[in-house]
Amino acid sequence: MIRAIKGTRDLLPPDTELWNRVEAVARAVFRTYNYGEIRTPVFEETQLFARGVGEETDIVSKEMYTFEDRDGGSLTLRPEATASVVRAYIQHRLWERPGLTRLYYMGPMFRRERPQKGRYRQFYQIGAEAIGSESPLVDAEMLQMLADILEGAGLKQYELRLNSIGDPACRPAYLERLRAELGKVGEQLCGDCRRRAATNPLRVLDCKIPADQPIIERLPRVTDCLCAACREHFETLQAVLRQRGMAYTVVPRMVRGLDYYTRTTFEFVHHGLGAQNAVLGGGRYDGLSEALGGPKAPGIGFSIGADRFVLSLEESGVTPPAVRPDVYMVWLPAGEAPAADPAFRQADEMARLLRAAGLVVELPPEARKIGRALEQAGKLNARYALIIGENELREGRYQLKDLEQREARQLSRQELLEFFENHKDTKAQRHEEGIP
RNA sequence: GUGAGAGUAGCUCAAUCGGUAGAGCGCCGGACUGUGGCUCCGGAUGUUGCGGGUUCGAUCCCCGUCUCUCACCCCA
Repeated sequence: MIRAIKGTRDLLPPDTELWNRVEAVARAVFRTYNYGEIRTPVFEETQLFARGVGEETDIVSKEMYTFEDRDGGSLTLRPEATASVVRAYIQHRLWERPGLTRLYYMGPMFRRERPQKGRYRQFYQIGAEAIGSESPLVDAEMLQMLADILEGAGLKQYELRLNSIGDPACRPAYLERLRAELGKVGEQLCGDCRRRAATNPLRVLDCKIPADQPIIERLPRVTDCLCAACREHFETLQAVLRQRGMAYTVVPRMVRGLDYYTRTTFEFVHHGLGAQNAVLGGGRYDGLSEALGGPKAPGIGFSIGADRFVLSLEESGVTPPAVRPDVYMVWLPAGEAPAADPAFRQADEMARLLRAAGLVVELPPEARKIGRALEQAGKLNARYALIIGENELREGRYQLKDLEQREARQLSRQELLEFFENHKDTKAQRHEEGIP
């Protein structure tokens, strides 16, 4: 049997209902903040990610799906979307359009990691980028937008973690200091940390080994080593959040894995996700455009791990309403071939009219005895059954059976359409439940 | 890439101290010649993940491999 390859999966109904809801909520919120959708290719020149994400990151050095094209070029399935969005920003000279560039995207990303809870090789991200301003007010607005999305989808109990990791003016000095301090305590740390101290000292801060914690606590904090400009930027952001009454925790030890981040970084975590507890992550990338050969274009963005978001919602008990047919068509054949059978022809015609009126109609492709047919209708949780058989054809009125009230009425075609016009409860219900 | 646990019907699981598998749900049909989620009866579906070894004989023991799950690493 051919199976979906490792780390990929099929999303099936009814689960996809929740996915659709999440995406619908996100789109609706993006619209209110005046973000427009961008769709970029799922594969790009390998160089884009090498230069954008960073040659030394784990993503680029060991997790990309890279392959040679027939003409010899090196292509890569996108491991994230920010590099592509900034590439498009440069390619199409989007800075020449009026106002701040605000773009959102959603779609699959690819990283070859060992799968685990909330982590897949093909996973989905819903993200946005605001490019063209370094104002902390943009950062603050983006965090507000995120809260709107999480809450709009029904997520409770999340936590916003915030940090500032400085810029090219102050981070090198901080790293220097950190290295020096790590040199002094080197022998007391775990093996992983000693390795990190040399390769990527920031990662030491992220260590989870209990024995290392007291040592790490005494290391210098990024937030204490920011230059004046970065410090002011971070303080302004926090002032707006406080003014707004938005809860957050400054976590100076929070480190992000992409090289392009500067200043503000953040993540929203949800407990119940296991080890991968970040539902989303993001931050500022003031130097990315220039690193990709574009103009100076400070920006900030985030990415929601849709798979994890859906998981968190499930953990929070959020379940979308089950999709159910409004009308199940029961047709009782007179024994002729379906195309010629008058019952089928009437059922087919009625189904068309009811669908045109916006109803969900199930027309079974095989005729069954009435008992079986109603049993099916019941199992599918249909609201009504419309019965068309010999008697109905003779009298020109169909039997509409309310499967919840267990009552039936005989209605002509016209009366049926009027009935559903006046009883929009099933349709109305769907609209209230937030599916646009 | 490393470690641990698990793979038996579409789903959830049982079983054999080694003697080639069952239940519930679901699916299909009948009882029921036009009135439902019930009941009863019947039916289909498994090379017991795959490959090898031990054995008269392996779903069970051993080795390998694949996949899944969780964790490390890393990240969304």
